[in-house]
Amino acid sequence: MTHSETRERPGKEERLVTSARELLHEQGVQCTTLAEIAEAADVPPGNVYYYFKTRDDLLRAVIDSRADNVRSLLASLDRRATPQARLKGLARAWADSAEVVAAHGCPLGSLVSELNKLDESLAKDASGLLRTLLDWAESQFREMGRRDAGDLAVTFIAGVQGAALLADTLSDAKLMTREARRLERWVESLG
Amino acid sequence: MTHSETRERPGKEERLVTSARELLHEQGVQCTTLAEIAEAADVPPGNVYYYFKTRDDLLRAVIDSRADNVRSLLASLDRRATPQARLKGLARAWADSAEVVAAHGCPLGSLVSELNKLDESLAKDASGLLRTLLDWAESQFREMGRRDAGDLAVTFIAGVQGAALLADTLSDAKLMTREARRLERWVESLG
DNA sequence: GTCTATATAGCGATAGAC
DNA sequence: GTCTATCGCTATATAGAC
Repeated sequence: MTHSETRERPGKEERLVTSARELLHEQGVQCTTLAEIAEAADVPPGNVYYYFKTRDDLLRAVIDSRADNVRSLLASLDRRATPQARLKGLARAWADSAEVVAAHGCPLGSLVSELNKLDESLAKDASGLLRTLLDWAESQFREMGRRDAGDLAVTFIAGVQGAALLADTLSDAKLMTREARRLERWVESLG
Repeated sequence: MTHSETRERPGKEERLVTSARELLHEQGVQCTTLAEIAEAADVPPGNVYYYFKTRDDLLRAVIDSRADNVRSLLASLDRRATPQARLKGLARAWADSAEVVAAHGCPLGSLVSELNKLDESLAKDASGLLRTLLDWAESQFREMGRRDAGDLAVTFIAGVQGAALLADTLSDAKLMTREARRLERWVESLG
């Protein structure tokens, strides 16, 4: 970090990651060029390589940034009193972002899905995003005294991700909110 | 069709669509080049354009081919006696292809997901694949006397698609079979 | 009708000027 | 440390030979 960054707008590296995050979500990984990312970040095109050695390095930085978001979301949910309340809060997070999900897909699911085909190494990194969610959900179900906590976590996250795919495909935000609400009721019914 | 196609292997156009189907599923839409498709179909590279005016035209042919598969699968399930048996048969179809799904994703879901980002026009065409499944499932739930047939159809197809994404991401075929079996029991419990 | 050679364009990446 | 000019590659698509 240089001396001036504390008072001005974020540094170029941070701006590149932020722009890349948004564009990858809106346009997909393969459709987004370094030139577009650089322009959105207001950084000269060829200059990207000063901050990231390769395009994949920038993609990895985006994955890390998403991972930070997931961790901080889960950390905020951990403050809730009961595992049911925590799980319902997670479902609510998707309901709250239904419009974005219907427009561009789940930021996590669509990224992972695309990388699964694109690059084995990046896919492995990105799989951690879903794994973190699954592990956290499993912990909550276990705290509820469920022996089948792992299966319940899969059902929960799969329900959210499948609904996100359908909402995106049909451009139907309400589909996402309805399914998220149903999952909240389902969690309640297990209590 | 020429005079010789009846006795020999499928014509070049058909071979191109078949090869494209497989490669698009295994490698994704964007990672698969026309040259690869042509080579797999044993057709000279530049010659693809004699059969398909553009790359998108070939992609559309693949979508149509997938749509035919979906329709014939649903037609075969329609022969079963009860809507429960039909829905369970649909879930079983994914359980039976769990290995392929864990290796390359759901052939329908991953295609639709990728096209959602890639091209609006193709995405619209491909969305029909999921729409057909949803409409058919809704009919079955309605025949079971459920007022919320549309919501149940969403839950059902979302569950399958979400599980396919997780199975692909974690390379875990058993995850797909477990979740498909759970959906079968769920359908049974609604009867 | 069938196929080859090539045009065109856009991307990631690099070398080196400032 | 910052940026520009450009290289090399690959993909779609076309023009035209056979």
